[in-house]
Amino acid sequence: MTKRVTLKDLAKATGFHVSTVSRALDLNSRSNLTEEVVRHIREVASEMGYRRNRLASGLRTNRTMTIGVVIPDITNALFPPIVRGIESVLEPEGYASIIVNTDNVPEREMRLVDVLAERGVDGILHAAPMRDDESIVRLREQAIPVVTLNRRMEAVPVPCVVNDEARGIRLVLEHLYGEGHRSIAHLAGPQALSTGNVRLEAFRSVGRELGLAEAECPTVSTVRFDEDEGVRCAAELLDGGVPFTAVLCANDRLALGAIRLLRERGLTVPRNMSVTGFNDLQPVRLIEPRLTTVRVQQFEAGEAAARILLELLRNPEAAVELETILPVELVIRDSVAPPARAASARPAAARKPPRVRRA
Amino acid sequence: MTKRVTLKDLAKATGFHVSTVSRALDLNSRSNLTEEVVRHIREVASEMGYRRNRLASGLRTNRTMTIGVVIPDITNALFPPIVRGIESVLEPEGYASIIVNTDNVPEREMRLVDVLAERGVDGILHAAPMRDDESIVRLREQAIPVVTLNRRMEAVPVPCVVNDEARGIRLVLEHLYGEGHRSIAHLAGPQALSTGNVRLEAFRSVGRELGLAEAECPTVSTVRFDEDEGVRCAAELLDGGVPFTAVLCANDRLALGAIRLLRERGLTVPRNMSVTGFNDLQPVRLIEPRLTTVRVQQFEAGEAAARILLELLRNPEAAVELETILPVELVIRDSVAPPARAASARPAAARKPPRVRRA
DNA sequence: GTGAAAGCGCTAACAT
DNA sequence: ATGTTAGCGCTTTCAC
Repeated sequence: MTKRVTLKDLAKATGFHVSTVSRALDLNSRSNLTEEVVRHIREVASEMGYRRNRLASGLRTNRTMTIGVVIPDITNALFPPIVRGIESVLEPEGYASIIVNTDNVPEREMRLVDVLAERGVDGILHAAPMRDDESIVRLREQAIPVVTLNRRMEAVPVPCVVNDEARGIRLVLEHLYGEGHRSIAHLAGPQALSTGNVRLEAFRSVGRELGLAEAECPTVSTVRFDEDEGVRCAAELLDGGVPFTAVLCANDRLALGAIRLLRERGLTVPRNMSVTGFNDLQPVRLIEPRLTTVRVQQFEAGEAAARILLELLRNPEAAVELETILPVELVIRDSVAPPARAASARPAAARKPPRVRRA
Repeated sequence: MTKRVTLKDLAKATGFHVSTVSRALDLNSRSNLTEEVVRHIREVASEMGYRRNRLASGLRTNRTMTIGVVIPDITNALFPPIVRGIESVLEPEGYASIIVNTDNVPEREMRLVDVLAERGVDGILHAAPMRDDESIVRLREQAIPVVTLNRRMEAVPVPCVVNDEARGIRLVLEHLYGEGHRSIAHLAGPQALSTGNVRLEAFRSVGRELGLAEAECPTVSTVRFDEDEGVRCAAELLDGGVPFTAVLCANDRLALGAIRLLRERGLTVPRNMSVTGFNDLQPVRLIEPRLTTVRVQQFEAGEAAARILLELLRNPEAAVELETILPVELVIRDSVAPPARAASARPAAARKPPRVRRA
């Protein structure tokens, strides 16, 4: 129940002026104080249990040593490692983070970004931007540095740290092709998100390059990146009338949903249908059939983005990397096998143009 | 790049005094201002994009509308739902949360609690207390309200929200007993944590109640609640010389580790050995063999603790529930089967006293 | 019903 | 090398 110790208290206790005390406690301020005095003041401070009031100092200096972390949903296994990666570089520098979950709802995001701005965060690490994100534009108007990670914005040049999505899709699509698949469906992610969009584009362009017939590679875009959407849209693909032997899913959770639906329909993965994911989420690694997927660097993405933000914090004009692309890696496990019957052997009559939905 | 709008700016723009503007913007202050004036000021405020500076107001009022959330590790699937539960009650009330990860390292926890205190959090939700936690004692000295959840402290009366651990252990042990097991090992959690400790105590007392011979129910305490420790200590149990037909694990992650080790040793779950968990972590539900475990309420624990803290924030003298015990539920799945051969049929010569390790 | 003024705890420009 | 002073943006007591 002790009242909090302030600089004034330390001043009284040591006989020095508050400003002297302030200087003595300031690590980097190379204000010329006697070693002697500094030591003494620090000693008393720690004895009395002094802890700097960051509100007051922040009010004065305009730096709160607090940053905002915007994510879609901490419950999604993709994000906790990212958060720890961020923390691993920011915490040693004295920063704390306020984490908010947007659930990918723009109005919510807008409100939460205000919550952060009100609290004077020095910068924001944004892992939940929409391709076209109003709130980030507003942030820049307020001169709050932002770095996006995991996803990127378009048009506005905000530094971002992303995975090499295109290469990931290429690796997995080439792998499927190599196993003999020629009719491959794509369970695409939300098109309002760069991850969903870029992966779909890559699927199309790599498909063309491999000479896959677009009419034999149906795609459906989901509304969310989750299991339920995986179930729903996998059903849509199966019912679409275009036969295929493999489903390339835009992420692991969609793949999990797809596998669940396939099982319900009596199909076995990979015997009757090959399925691939994206992200290589840690908990998914333990599930059968072990998913062939693309590993992305979660912790490292957090680290990289935090480092860039740190640079920007030190110098807002710093010429930071505008686009950091993290390498990805194909992880081959058990959810892909050669097609039972080559799709091209099917009667042409069964073919219809693919149904494409945009979110 | 616009400078931030302050009350002073609004005062200038509306022709009123800052204090009037402040009052007009204060929701609950029923200071008698003309409806007219209030409306006008609010209008201008929103037009000019005013956002209250919480540093300044916090400095004045000693309330930051920010709370600290202390967890062991956000990467552990137990905690994200708890965090969302907390958020679900605090966010509508205008609170933001600073989340810190202690990794169950006391020095780290101590430092992080300081990080929170420096930033003037109004209260702390602590999901990572040690049974004997210094940092929480310090917090109380500073008159910062604390509610623990998931785990509890001993001795000091800090309000806590916990699961009905004892009942969970009872349910699962009775279930094993009912399936015919008489020689049951316990892979106990860290004894420095209430969860580890209470579950072990319950295991012993329910075991006695059921008439299980202690010499036939070996226990080992792990150092952490994770898979690697599950592997390590399951090996220790198997090599301990006391035969058993089931392993009751103190949580799901230990159970996962135990299952992995059993598999390595050529044992099949549940044919050769039954295994149970605790928590019913969402990602574990998808893993084979589907784990028989105890479901705890994660989101609800977060909610409950946040509500109690809220009460304390409104009135530090409020007579809040000191101990909220959330009900648990046995979830029977596929990791338990009757023992292949009754343990009691084994030669008594093979029996040695159990090896018990305390963390 | 509105204005004036003080001050939360700190830092930094300016004195000495 | 240390002290003085002003003020960050806000709330709140007191005055009118």
